[in-house]
Amino acid sequence: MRPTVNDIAREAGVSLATVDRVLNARPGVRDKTIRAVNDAIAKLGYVRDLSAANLARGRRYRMAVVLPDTESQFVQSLADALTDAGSIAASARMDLRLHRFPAEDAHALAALLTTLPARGYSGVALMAPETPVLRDAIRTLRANGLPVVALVSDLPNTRRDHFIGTDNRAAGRTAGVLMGRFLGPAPAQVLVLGQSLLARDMIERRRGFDEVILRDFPTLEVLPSLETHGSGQTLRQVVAERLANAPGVRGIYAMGDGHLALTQVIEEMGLSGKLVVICHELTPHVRHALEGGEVTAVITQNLGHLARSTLRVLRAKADNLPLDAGQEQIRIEIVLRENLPALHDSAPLTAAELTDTAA
Amino acid sequence: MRPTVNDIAREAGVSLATVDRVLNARPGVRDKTIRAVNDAIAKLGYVRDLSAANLARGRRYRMAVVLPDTESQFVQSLADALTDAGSIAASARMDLRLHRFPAEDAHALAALLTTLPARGYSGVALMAPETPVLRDAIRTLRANGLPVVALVSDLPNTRRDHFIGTDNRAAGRTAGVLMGRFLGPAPAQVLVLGQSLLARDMIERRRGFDEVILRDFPTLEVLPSLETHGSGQTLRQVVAERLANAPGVRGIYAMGDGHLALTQVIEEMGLSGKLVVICHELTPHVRHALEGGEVTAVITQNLGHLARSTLRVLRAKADNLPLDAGQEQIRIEIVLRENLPALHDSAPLTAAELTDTAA
DNA sequence: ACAGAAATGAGGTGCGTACCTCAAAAACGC
DNA sequence: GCGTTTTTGAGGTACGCACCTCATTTCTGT
Repeated sequence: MRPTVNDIAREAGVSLATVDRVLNARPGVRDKTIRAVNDAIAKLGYVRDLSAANLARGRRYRMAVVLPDTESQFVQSLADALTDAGSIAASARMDLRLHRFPAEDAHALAALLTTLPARGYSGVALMAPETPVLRDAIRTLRANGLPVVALVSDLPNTRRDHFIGTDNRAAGRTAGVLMGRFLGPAPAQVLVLGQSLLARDMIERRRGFDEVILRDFPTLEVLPSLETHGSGQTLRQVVAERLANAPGVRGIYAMGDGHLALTQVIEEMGLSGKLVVICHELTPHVRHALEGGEVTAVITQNLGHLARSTLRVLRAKADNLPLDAGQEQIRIEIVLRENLPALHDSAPLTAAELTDTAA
Repeated sequence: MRPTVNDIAREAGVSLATVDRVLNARPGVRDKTIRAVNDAIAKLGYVRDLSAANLARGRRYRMAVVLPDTESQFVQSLADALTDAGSIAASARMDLRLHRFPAEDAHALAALLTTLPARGYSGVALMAPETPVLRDAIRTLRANGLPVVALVSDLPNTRRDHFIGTDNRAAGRTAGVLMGRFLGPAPAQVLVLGQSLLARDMIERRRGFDEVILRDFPTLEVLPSLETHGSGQTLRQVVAERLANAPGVRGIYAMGDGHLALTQVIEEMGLSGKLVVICHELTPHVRHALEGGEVTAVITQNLGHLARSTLRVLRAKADNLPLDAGQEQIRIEIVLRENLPALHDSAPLTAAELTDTAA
């Protein structure tokens, strides 16, 4: 049998109450006694039973996840992944609530955030562009004791507790190497597309991309970034025009997500497989484009991991516990047609199917 | 407050005992009553509290992980990852025990396996080559009610319950595309190395690799596989000789893991960065070789995920619960110098730092 | 309608921990 | 050595569920 608190008490020659005081860092215990208890813990190899601890604590964690109301497949997939993870976490005393805010309206976002503390939340995960209003709102949240976690795009100048997402500069560098190596030594031009060239993640990706191309692939010429503002219409026009007028273009780097229009143009112009096309985020239609040859490689992050990590981090922060940095790191994944992960329909889970293995 | 079993009983108009019978699939309840209870569960949105359930059940899971006693960094890293995951899972009522067997001795392995049921285990994860003796041993284990999970290398002709690892054929294909695209259209030769050409994973990787090269990169000539038997000595000799005699060799595909000798030869011959070198498994020295340029790309699997997945699967099988296929899928990861994940020292966790978030 | 079988109810115990109260003992300052 | 403060002990309750027993009710078939 595993040792319990009672065994510790006996071994240390103290009462259960004292063991409890030590275990839960309550005041009023002499250092000497604390040491005796810790020695007993070490000697017996005691490990707190979390099932019992959580049960006794009776605490519930209500967490808010705040996403822009963008209709992109990426945000939608992210929302789905979070909902999935949340439904599983429900059996571990967590309630995850999704909130959306108007994508371009920083004030609406701030207004939303300020209502959260009063609504009983104990943590917030947030995907949003950094603005002064947002910085203030985050400061207020943290002053209220709510941990704030940045999602996908970092908010480094706020005092957020943690960032969950990939290193976008490294992601850009990765795109750069792939582009360079796939195109080979012959001179060529590369088109770069981005939704908004002001967003932090776009800027970082572009910087990483350029860094590598300049250093390692001098025969490539990277054309100035084209801004699409998320509009498929604009994207189609711009890309069609450039491809028609610049015969030297052999590669396209799409820095953002949501490339339906892009792959359509490529296919319509009969260029599938003839260009090196690299983009981000493995959404359903990017997946399809990868299979069809319109897209060559995708730089992506595993949204399932990201969602689960979000929950773990929020919870750890709420409990003021340290994190396992290795597990919470979101990797930059490279997906080609050949290593496309099989698609599993994420069947809704029933209560009976849930497990709470800590792993 | 979340609904509890008592709420279900009240809502369904039955007693607690009946709710319990339904929830735990005990016999002696009419279909009509079962339906009434399930309706109440659905209506109230009841979710079983696993902390409480596990506590009440008081069940412990003792799992065996059986690995070859190979001294390769890969197996060592795998063992470490499993130990880590196991120490966390300890607070969720799981004991993970590692066992090693002499790598080439199928009978010793079988002998080890047969002792497990008597030793109170409720599941086995196993990394081993498939042999007739092993097939029998696995059959016996399963007849004893122990779920058996194949690790890293599949055992498809045994009746194992599950396989945890990557699709090696797809991994080989991935290596193939990278090799082909990185080398470009000019004619070239590719050297292929493998520890043992009989191991299933090696065969599958080779098949996938050839498949892609033949189909998509006709200008490449893949030389016959060279067997190294895991000996650094042999590897050095063979590679040095081939590279000296075959000036057309511009790529090397190392199908196995443990490439210290390989990277040394490459460096010694002044070929760092001049060859396209692709290998498997991101072990510490492969990492180093990637940074140094001796290795171009690594096809790998995330051992942390693999270890955690192993625990979840073993536990689910022991409880006869279904799996979340999406979460348990081990992805084929491509690692270049540019997306090399940062190294986090996996600090040993103390009891206080553990959480049991289901996610 | 009746015996026998099947289904259900009532109630209790225990899992390991958190958290509380009140009393008793020990350490402390002067 | 006194009073005061600090530390410790003893004991209880609660968390939500699993699992058990025994009595009682409700269905079967005939």
